[in-house]
Amino acid sequence: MPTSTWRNLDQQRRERVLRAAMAEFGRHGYSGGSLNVIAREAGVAKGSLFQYFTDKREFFATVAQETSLRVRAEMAQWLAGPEPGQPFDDFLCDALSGWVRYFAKHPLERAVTAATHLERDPEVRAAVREGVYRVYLESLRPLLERAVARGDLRPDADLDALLSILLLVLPQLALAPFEPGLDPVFGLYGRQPDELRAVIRRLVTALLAGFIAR
Amino acid sequence: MPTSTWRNLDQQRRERVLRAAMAEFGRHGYSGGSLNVIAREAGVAKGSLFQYFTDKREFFATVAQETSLRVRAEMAQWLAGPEPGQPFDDFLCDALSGWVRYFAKHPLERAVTAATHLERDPEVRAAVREGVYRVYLESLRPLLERAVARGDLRPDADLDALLSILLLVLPQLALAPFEPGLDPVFGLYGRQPDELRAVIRRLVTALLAGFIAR
DNA sequence: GCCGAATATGACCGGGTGGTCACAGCGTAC
DNA sequence: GTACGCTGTGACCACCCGGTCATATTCGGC
Repeated sequence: MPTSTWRNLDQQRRERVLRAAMAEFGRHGYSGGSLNVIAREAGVAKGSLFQYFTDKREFFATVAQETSLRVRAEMAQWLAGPEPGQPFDDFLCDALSGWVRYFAKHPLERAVTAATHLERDPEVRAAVREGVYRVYLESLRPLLERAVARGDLRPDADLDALLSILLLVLPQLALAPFEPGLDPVFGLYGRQPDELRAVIRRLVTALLAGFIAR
Repeated sequence: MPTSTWRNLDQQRRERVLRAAMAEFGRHGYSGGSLNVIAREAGVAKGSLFQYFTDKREFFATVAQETSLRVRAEMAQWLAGPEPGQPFDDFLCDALSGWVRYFAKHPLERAVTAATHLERDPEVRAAVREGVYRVYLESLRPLLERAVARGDLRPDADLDALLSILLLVLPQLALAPFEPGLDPVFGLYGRQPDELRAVIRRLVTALLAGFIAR
């Protein structure tokens, strides 16, 4: 969707623009993000942005997609499923802890994730989330299906219900420890890693209670 | 927090301002909502808004809290808990179905709920959600505690974990059937009431599996 | 060295923003 | 009847927005 000028752009320049855009859209979301600020931070004229993308929305969509690709690449290690002999709930705790740790270490990707999940404009949100959800579901559903086949989860488990709740919990865990006002029950904001792990264990226990094979 | 002028305001005028604000903030969220538009729609001078509230943020916070109070008032019938002899999962299905039906009938309250839950600015979000969450938690936690006392839920149930997930599911059910791009698993957007009920049943079954007393 | 195409630039445009303030209108007390 | 205090008003302020475009700069082929 971006112009050929963007695709052929000098690597360093493209990375500067991308990082500035992730930071600005991450801070203020799509509609609140300022192209003036992005151009200034990237050390680039505003007019250049309109030679790379036809308009602001395409620019944001590109930034969001690029970000989701980076996240998926980094989480690939967990998508294989539990190691042989590892209980499924232990595995899920590990994976979610890794998930939280990733976003702790990558504030830029976390901010863009927040912007993606907190977008108000229905069209923008639908367009941007579509790609993100496809990436998650393509990985998560097979993971759960393999768990059923292996006997880790009950054969009659309602995987859609579990997936549905997981898709709510994942962004919550990615954001709540680092942004205020998201979790009034556990108060995840600003918690230490070991405290987060304890909460994750409680959530996983509650979540999987009806799914783990006995 | 609003000024005494607002509290003493003529009933009709206050309601006009409130409805216009709910519609505008509902459409475009806090930062995107225009005070000019609200004033015009309410048939009121913009200057008047600043005699009722000190600034835009206080205005939005008041609108959000007032909305949550109306929602809770409407849901009061469910907050008493299950009727004698009614299984707890049946009760929760009924309550959530009522919840969805309420937002189907009240697009203004639904839009404000969306704006509240999709706000990007951390300070605004924290301030606004604080009031909203307090309203919900004040009702939900006692409801679950009574369920434990009555023997509907297991005595060792992790109520915080359940509450935490419930606070994710509630806005999801309030919004996903009516706004696109929120539910990629069940595809709730645009579904009929009976289909929604079936999904709710599946979610409740999965959610309560580890909590219902046997 | 030179030319044409591609790219970079930033002043500029129309329009919208939250917030202010000098003034108008009105009801009431005396 | 008039002075006063509260409320309503909208033109106005400084500022910022996404997007444009004439011009400057760069670069590859010859």
